[in-house]
Amino acid sequence: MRLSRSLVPTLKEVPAEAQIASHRLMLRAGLVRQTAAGIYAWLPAGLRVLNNIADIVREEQDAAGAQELLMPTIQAADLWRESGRYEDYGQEMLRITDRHKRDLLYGPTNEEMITDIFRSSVRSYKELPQIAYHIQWKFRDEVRPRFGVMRGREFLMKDGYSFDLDYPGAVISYRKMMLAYMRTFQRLGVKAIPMVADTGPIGGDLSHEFIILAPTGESQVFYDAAFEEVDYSAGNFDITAPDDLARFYDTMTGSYAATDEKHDTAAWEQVEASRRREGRGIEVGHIFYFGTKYSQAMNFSVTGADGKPVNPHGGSYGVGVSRLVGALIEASHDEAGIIWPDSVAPFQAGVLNLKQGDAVTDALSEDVYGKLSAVALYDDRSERAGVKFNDADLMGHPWQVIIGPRGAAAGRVELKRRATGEREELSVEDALAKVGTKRL
RNA sequence: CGGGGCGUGGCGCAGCCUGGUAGCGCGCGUGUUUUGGGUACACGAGGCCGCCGGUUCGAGUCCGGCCGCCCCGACCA
Repeated sequence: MRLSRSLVPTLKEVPAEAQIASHRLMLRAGLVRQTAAGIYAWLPAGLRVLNNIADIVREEQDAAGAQELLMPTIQAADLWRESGRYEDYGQEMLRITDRHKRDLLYGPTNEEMITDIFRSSVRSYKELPQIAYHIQWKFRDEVRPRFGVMRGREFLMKDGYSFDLDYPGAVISYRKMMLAYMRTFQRLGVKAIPMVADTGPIGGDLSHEFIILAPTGESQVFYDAAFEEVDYSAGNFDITAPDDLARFYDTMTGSYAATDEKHDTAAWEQVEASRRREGRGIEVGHIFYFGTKYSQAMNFSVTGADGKPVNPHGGSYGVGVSRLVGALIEASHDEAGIIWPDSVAPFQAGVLNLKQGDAVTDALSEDVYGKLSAVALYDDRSERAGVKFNDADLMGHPWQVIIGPRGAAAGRVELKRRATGEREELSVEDALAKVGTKRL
C-alpha cells in the first residue's frame, strides 16, 4: 500500500480516552477507531493484523482436525431457553426484539447453537468424535468496557466445540485443543502459560486459561520455566496420537503455574528456585470440558454401538482474536511504538522514501516498493524524514527499508530491524532477500 | 451497578468561579524555507461550545433534565 493513498491515520497526540499502552498505540498507529463504548471499527492496517492472527488460529485448528463453519451473530432466544441460559446469563447478554416481537439475542457464545446443529444432523456414534469451530463476532454487554479492544463489548473470537462419545474421548479432544493453542501462541510470537481455571458460569470440571506474558498484564503470574522450554512442534508431539497428547498434557499440568489469586506459596516453594518465573499476564484463551450439560438439556443423543442412545460429551474452546491484537502490543512495544512479531505484522516492511521528489530516491523507492508491494507499506508522503521514521517506528513494521539520497545514488538502501534497532547498509537485492517478498 | 470525572474546530486543551460577539498548541491548505529522527516563517480554512428546556436585554459561562465518553471498584474471552 502507498501511505499517501491509505486510511492509516496516525496521530501525534494521544486521544484522551486511551489509558493503556496498547489502546494508545492502536489509536495512534491508525489501527482502530472507537465508534461507541467498547465497539471499534477496524481500519485497514488493524484489519490486516486481525486477519493475520485469525489465519494462524485457523491453520492450527485445521491442523488439529477441527472443521471450520460459520454460525450467525444473531440467535433465537428459544434456543437459549432450552439450556436455561437465557435467564441465567443476565445483563451481559444483548437482547433484541424483531418486528414480530420475537426475542433474539446477539450471541455471546455458541454452545446452544452448535448443539442444535449437531443434534439435527448427527445420529450415530460412528459420526463422532467431531470438533467444529468458527471465528465470529460476539457481543457481551460489559458493564464497563475498557482497555480498548482488550475488553470491548463487541469482539472477534474463535470458539470451538467438541463432541465425543464418552469422557475418555472428550479428554483427547481437550488435549488436542490445548496443544493447538500452545502452537498458535508460539506462532504469534508470545509466551503462553496454561493455567487451571474456574469453570465459571458454563460449568464443567476440566478447564484451563491461557495467559500470555506481557509486562503490563492484568494479573501477576507465577510459573515454572518448563513452559518456556517445551517444543510444541509436530516433530515433538503428534497431535493425532493419544500417547503424545498424554505426554504433552502431563508436561503442561505437571509444572507449577498460577495467577496471584490462586497462588499457593507452599507449592511454589517446591519449585526449584532457578526455575521460578514471575511476570504479568493477560488471559487470551479459555478451554473447558462441560460433559453432557448441553447434550442432555437440549436432547442431543446418538445411537451407541449397543443400540442405545448416548448423550455426547462436549467441550468448548475460545480464543479472543481481537483481544490478542491488544495483548500482543502489550507484550511487544517500546516508547516509540509497536514492535510487531513478524507473523502478524500488518506489513513486513515500511519503505521510507526520505526525499520524496528527488528523482534518484523516487526511482529507487518505486523499484523497491514494486518488488515488495504485497508485504510493504510505502511511505510516499511529502513529509520530512523525521516524520517518516517516527511513523514507521509507531506502526511497528518488523523491517524498515530506508531510502535516502545518501545511498540511493549508489543503489544502496539502509535496512532497519524494528525489534533491535539494528541498521545496516545493503544492496537492494540483499535487503529484499532479508525482508522476503512474500506474505508469511 | 456503587464512587469519581469529562463533553469547546480533526487531536490535545484554556475560557465557565465573577454572563457581554470563542482562544491556544498540534494537525490541515497555500507559498517560501528546510532536507537522514515530528524544520522555520507568512497567510488561510475550519467551531448550532454534546442535546433539550429554563433564568436573563444577553448563556460556552448560571439552573434543571437527558445523552455520550473516561477513570477506580465488583465482574468477564
